[in-house]
Amino acid sequence: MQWLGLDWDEGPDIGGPYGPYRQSERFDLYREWAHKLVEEGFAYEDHSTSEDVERERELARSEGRRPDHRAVAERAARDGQPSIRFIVPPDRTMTFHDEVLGDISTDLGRTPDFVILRADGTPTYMLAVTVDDVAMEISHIVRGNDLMASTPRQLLLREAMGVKDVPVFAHLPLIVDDKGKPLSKRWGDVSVAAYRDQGFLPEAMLNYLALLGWSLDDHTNIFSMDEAIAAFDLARVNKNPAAFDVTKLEWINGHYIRAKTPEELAHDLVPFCVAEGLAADTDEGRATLATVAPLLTERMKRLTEAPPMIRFLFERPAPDDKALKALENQAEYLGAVATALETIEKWTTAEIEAALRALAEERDLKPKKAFQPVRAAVTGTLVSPPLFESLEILGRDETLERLRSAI
RNA sequence: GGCCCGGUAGUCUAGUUGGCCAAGGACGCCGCCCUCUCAAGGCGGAGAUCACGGGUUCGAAUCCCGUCCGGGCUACCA
Repeated sequence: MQWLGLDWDEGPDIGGPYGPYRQSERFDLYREWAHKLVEEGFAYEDHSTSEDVERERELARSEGRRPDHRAVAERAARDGQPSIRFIVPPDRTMTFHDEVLGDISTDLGRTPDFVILRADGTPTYMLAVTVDDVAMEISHIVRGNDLMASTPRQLLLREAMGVKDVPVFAHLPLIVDDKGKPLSKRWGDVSVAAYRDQGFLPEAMLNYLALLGWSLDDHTNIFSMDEAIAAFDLARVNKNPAAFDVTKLEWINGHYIRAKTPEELAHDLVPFCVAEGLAADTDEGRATLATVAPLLTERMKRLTEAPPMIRFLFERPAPDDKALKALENQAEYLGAVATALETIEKWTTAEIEAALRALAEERDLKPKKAFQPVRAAVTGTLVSPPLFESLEILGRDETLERLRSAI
């Protein structure tokens, strides 16, 4: 979250007026509430074993009724620590308003009594979250749609706790994979850090994520966090799940990469180059990065694409297969190229280009025919940043040496 | 099984009060242009019976009913 530039006003790390913020430090509070609810008749102690509960559930399903956990509890043996189960009144319909889904009604006649405190004294999600929401005076509950079905039970708990006011609820659509299965932090490849390591920019990530389930208007794709905040409205959030599409994320990422200054890009690239073994974290390396950055900016969708493109600036490349092929029978020509470059007055892109084009003209070579062998000799590949600029950055001596060693 | 929610092109979406939608934008895809490669950029194109079937209406993606499909909940998971 910090990488994304998202921050929070209260929390275990920075404190705040409603602490403690770690559930394990609030266990006493949960236990107090659970016992209070028992005393007031909203819940009961349950000594049933999990087998008892399981059996009742099966039976209830086969009979088409809701499980009667209370009846089972009354028959259960009395030894051991009990769990505490909350009583769900069967003859009610719970209705609440959701900012994104609208009005939702649930017939509680189908909702079984549920455990709020486990036999080991720890609270279930249902109790903990409700106690916390009340104690911390939470005004807006915005969460994933997967938690929507738990809302009526939480509302019931609030009532039993004697809380009159109801927070604003908003259930956001889930993000799903390309097969439509919900992404989950429990099964997933999905931690933001993974995207950072894959070469995505935080601003691109934020922009893309905002587009999942929401849109600024009918045509804007690129916007800053500030613009999103200014325009955001829960009522315009979509109800249906959205598939995570890395390809579109890449397009957005490319956009933000292009928007960077060479200095910024060079800075961002350092760790990725170092990870690939390039000596980028030195004064010389950083200077090299700063000079190539302008050539890279419009050729990248992810920062991880940079190292392979600029490796030739840091070390002598071993030509790949295609480069090797392009170098066949080019010895004489490459020699002429070297000679032409040798006599250039100033080693600049413009002069390098002029010299190479003149040579191509003289030999009646199409540009592609003329330049690809040079590219292969110098960069070891057929795909690289623009050639003349690359040669300028590489320097005359190194360029000439590579040309000659390719002969 | 029961309860709840959802369903516009491969994908993200516009569409909230029915007519301006024989459905708009974007990613991706295809083609052309530019061009030293790859990109970026420009231009153009294909791609949606608005899940399906009924109904209401002069008129429905938008309202109603049913069906199908997907997901969530139905846990002493969260």
